[in-house]
Amino acid sequence: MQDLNTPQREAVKHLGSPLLVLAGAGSGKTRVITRKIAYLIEQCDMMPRNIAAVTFTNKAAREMKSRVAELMNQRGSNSRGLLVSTFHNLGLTILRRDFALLGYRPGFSIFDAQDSLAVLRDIMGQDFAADSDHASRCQWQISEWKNDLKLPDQAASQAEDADQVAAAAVYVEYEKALLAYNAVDFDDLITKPVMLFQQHEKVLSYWQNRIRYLLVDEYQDTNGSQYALVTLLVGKRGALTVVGDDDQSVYSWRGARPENLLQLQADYTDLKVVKLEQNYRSVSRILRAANALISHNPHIFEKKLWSDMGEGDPIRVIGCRNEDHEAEKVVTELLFHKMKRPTEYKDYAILYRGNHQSRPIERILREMDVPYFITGGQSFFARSEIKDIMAYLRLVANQDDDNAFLRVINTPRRGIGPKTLQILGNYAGEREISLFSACFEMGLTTQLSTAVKTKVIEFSHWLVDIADRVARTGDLVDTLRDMIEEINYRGWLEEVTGDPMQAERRMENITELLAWVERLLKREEGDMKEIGDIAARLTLMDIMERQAEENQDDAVSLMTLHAAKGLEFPHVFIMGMEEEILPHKTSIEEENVEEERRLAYVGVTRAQRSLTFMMAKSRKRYGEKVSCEPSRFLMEMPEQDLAWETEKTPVDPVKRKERGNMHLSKIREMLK
DNA sequence: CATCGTATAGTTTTT
DNA sequence: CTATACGATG
Repeated sequence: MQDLNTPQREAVKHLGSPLLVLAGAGSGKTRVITRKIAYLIEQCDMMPRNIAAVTFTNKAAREMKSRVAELMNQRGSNSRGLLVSTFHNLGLTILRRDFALLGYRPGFSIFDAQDSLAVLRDIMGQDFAADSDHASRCQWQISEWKNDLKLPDQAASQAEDADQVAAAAVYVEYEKALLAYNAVDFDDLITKPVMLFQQHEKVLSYWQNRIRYLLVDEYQDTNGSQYALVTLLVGKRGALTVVGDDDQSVYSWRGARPENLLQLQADYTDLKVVKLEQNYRSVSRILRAANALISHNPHIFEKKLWSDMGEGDPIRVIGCRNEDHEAEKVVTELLFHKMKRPTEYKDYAILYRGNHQSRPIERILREMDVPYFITGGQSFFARSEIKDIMAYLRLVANQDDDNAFLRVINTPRRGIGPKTLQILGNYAGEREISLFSACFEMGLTTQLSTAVKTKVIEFSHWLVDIADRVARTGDLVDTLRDMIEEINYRGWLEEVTGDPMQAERRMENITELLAWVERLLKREEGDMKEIGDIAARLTLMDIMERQAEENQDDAVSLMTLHAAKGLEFPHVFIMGMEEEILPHKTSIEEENVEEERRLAYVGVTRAQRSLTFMMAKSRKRYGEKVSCEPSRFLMEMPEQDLAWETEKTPVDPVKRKERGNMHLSKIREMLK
């Protein structure tokens, strides 16, 4: 306890009632959560298995788990059985125990956004104008309804316009389809457990008994259904600590409700509020700028960050001609800075509002041989080879998973094309059976040639055999390996990519996937043996991110401001500090500049020692040049803390180019 | 079935 | 401008 400050200690020790910890950026919120867990176990004699800590990201969960384990190990106690997971993983755990009560069958699949969009397109194909945008709007709408715990009939009766009426009709069909496929989507991982709790007293009391203390991280990001899950789990006991910062709420467009912080006060009249205002991350100047910036937003809970980490250098504002110049400049500034100081690449982050802004920066970084790593690209599970093998895994676990079936059936090529699938689909549709089941009955149809029938039937029997082998040998990984061999997946990859090297890389990803299957099988929770559980857990994991992190030991970080939340870097550059970019155009139009301000605040508070804003005078927007104005946020920070470095006189473009190149080659030389 | 060409639409996206 | 998705064509 000695290394905690007074409010931190208060937060750790408070137990009598629900606790809200308003933790400013860099104020040690993770430390409070980990200490509190240790405190509960060591001082209050709670069993680790009766404590749950919930986060939003896998990364946060991983970090928390390891920090608790480390802390406890130091003192010779241990945290075995402690439940640290994401909301979605917790939902899956709850669902896995009692899925049957909701009508699901063993081995149910989890549909990712792509899967569910495919289902929606399928549904809408017949009754609605098949415009692809419409399907994703509908997906978004349904997701919003689920976040609000609205069932299809409620959505229909409360629909506000024609679009919503139409979407509600799709919602009905969508839910039917998911049940038929024995699948849940990501949102269901929260909403279905809530329904379980509401409908089945016994399930609720089981979990209330199991989880006797609940801690929630990044509380400002909870949405309606997550809030319901939390309050149901906590019940009347009120054994709850939530940690959050309303100033860092940047996901309202995704259903996050910062008002949940307030709601808590209404729901628990004995709510205790502790503010953490001492910042251990940034120098004073950066905090002063951050405080000034965020003070332009209205506040329910006032807080003011301070630190004793020194004053720090002025915050620079560097004006550039356009986005290419901006990219060039940020890289040269970074390299100059690195030469002047004993820093490493990993001490730097370049942050931006939209993913597309990374492009020119990446170009320059590659040109200059600067190691960088970029988050927010395609994830491991978005990779086609992983999706393929996952689809096989899902289909083995859940034969009703038509999405998996469709992905797998002609990958690699088995000569079963759209025509055959349509006939198969019609057959299955009429009888309300899965595509996979329909395969077995194909012998009866006259619509298909014997050759095609044979292929379809062969495939289905082969897959049944795979499932049998898994059951018989009990060795999932081995069987999968054989299966991948049997379908000559490597050959298929070589054929598709036309590049043996790339095929090899992709095969390595599959090897990695299998290694993860193995690891999951070995985990001590003995109930993880079922293939469906493995597939479900894998769907929620983020292997690639982890790999990227592990592989890059020294690299500049590139990411969106959203992705930067929760991280810190000694030196931060924020790109595109312009009207219509940092307060984003659509946000200005929708009069939601406050969230943009929080986003800027998140960016500013990532910086420990130095902060540099970049901006461009003009920018290509959809091929058209438009001129840009400095962001209003720059004016909202103390003038004396900002050092503007803008080019007053326009430079001749040819000269500028020459000089730019000179810059680059000079630096390149110096680096050698 | 694959490839090419044209149309279209373009914030953020923890799971 | 450029990524993507879908449709026509070979």
